[in-house]
Amino acid sequence: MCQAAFFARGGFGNCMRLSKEQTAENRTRVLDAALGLFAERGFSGVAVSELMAEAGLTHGGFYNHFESKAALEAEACGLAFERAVGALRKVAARPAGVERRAAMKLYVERYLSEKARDARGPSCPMVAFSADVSRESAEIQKRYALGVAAYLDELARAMEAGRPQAMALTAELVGALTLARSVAQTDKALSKAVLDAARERIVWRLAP
Amino acid sequence: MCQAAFFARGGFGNCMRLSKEQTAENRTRVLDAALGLFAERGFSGVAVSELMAEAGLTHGGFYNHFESKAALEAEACGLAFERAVGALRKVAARPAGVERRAAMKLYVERYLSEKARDARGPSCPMVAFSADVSRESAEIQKRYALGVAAYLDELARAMEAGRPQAMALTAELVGALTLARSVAQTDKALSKAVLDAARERIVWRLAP
DNA sequence: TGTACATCAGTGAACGCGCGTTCACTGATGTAC
DNA sequence: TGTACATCAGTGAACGCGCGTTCACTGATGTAC
Repeated sequence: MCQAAFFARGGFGNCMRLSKEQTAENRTRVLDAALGLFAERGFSGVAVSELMAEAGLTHGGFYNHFESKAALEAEACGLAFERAVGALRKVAARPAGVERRAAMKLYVERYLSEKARDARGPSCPMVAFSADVSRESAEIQKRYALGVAAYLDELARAMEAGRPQAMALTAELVGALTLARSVAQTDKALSKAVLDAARERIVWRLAP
Repeated sequence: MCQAAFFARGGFGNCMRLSKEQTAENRTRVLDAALGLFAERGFSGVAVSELMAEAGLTHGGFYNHFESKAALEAEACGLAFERAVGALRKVAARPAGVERRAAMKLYVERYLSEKARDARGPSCPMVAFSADVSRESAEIQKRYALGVAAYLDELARAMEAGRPQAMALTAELVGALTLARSVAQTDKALSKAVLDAARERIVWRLAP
């Protein structure tokens, strides 16, 4: 934390009025902290002061960067989907010589891995936000719904299939990861079994 | 609300020391309110005072019935799973003459219906609690995990299939309903499309 | 280029609010005689 | 069966805490001359 604070201040101890680059970097740092913490514990489970501390700052300065906590939530939600769609785009635009099925298989195996389940940083925005989003502002709900639509479109492209297929696959992925996470701390074996069962079925269906 | 209060007091206006039956009924009333409200907005989204008001009481009396809000959460979680498993048991023990596939089809169609998505009362405990549960006490997590295991066992029985198949189906159901709910307020068409896509795939697979 | 001053990101105390929980009080019920 | 008293579910004010947000203040940066 001391180290984070050191870098947040540009490595120059207790000074004020940071340079523009330093300010921009601090903003990014807060947004990154938000992505990770929101994914871990949901919007309402993370306090502004905690976010700022994670970024090496104190809570008061938050409102120099964002209008409100809700505004940060909307921005973090949008960014999370951008990253998720970006990952899918790589699957759709696989290098020549890589089979579509092989690329999809890799994506699914990563998505439903124990590593992804236990990762503490940002993860699938649908798994992270689907439960919270219906209690949030219309602004956030709109960003979320647009994100889901973009994700489904890109997944359909990656699958070279229709939107219904993409929706059904997304439901399986999201449901399996959500379930696996929800029991992970209590029943690791059950959690792994859920991941395995979903992965097996999906991968089996991908086979020619 | 006035009416609810009237019944909560046994219909005798402002009197104290209710009969044992009246007390027991009030406890049940609070628990029922909890099931509905928790399913709608999650554990942390419902205040004790709101619960009690829904049951026609004031917040102070809450602790005559439950040790804490967490204790109520645990009990509500257990009860929700009991009901969900009970519904499944009816599918497994279908009357003679009803095909297994027909019974399962009906269950899936109800689970993934717009009506179930929009219902304001209690619904599938996995959809309701999966996101919240990992932030709750170990006690609640344990109840939840036991509930999931019981649900999977009963679903496997209803399907006349193995646990992996039950897990994969549960992931699809939970994922589809969760996704459909999360975009329902913003993009009704997308929400319905997700339900339809998942239902179609599952029902198609059930066909002989 | 050098000087004088306004700017503004960050600090940390403080405010207001809602929530979980406690508590003194009430008075009909249930019990002891 | 009748009487006296303890019990205890419900009430609503109050407490403590955490959280989102505001604010006076700081002082190096960036700008105007």
